[in-house]
Amino acid sequence: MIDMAELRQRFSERQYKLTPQRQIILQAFIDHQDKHLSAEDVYTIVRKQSPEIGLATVYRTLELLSDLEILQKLDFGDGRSRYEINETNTPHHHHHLICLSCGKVKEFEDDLLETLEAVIARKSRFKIVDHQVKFYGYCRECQEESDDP
Amino acid sequence: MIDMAELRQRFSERQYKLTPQRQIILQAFIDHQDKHLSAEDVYTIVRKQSPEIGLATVYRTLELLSDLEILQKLDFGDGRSRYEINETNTPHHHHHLICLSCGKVKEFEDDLLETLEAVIARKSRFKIVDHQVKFYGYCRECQEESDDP
DNA sequence: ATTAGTGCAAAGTATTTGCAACAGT
DNA sequence: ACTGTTGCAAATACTTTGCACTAAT
Repeated sequence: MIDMAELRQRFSERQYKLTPQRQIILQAFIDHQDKHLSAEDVYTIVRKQSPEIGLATVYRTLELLSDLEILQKLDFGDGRSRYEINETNTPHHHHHLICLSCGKVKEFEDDLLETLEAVIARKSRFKIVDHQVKFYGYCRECQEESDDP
Repeated sequence: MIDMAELRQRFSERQYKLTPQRQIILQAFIDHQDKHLSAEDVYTIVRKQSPEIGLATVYRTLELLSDLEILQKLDFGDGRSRYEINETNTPHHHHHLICLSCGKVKEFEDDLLETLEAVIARKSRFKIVDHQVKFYGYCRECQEESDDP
């Protein structure tokens, strides 16, 4: 899914370099596909291999990777930005289900939003290029817990 | 739409007081129904009538009003939280269309999301209580501008 | 040589908190 | 009196920036 050669290509097209630091940061996302990592999360992971890396570098790399649309920036309202690999190639989108009780974030595959995007584009003349959908509620586990007396 | 008597009721139920400061802050939202005000925005507006008010009070009030579900907290990714009056009573939801070029935020009325919520609830056993949907794209004006040579 | 990239420390911005004073019941 | 509320200042949390140094072409 992530092709380093193709990435290096995408970097050099815009005269960016795929430095060791940037590779290691990317690797962190590859090793944690299902997670939504914050800058601090990435910093912690990455320092295991590269203890001299700076937090500013992490922030700058995350911004760069978002600009290159390799990562997608997310916001779950916990005061920090989170990132995940942007699978633009795959046609199915996923939404995030955020549990108000335990804070966990689950993914939900769906492409009903495509329909909605089309409706909006037609009615509002807005040219939509991306969307972000968050559902807030209670996950199964937390529902079961609150059922107990 | 906003009934002060009903509000005072909702406050006192939980032994909160509808203080002058809180009323003035609420009034700011009533006077700017179509806007998405940040804490700083509210602070600026409110100081015209009440110059001695503190920014911390604004923050605390916004949090309280969100807890009481009188306001809804929004996030447009510009680094600050924004708020709008939460029209829970009205059945139609609206989504936000964020222009990537000029940054303006438009509203779009729709309730197709209800369908999606039902699907998710069934498939994932997640009990959904709220959602937030953002569409990113280019507004009509900015599209027209970029058409020009 | 030139230009991009890095680490560190400092600065910036948004938000929260501790606390003494205050207000309403 | 009691308890919630306020304003101020200080603290915190996340992120960005200035700068000298390094690495890669």
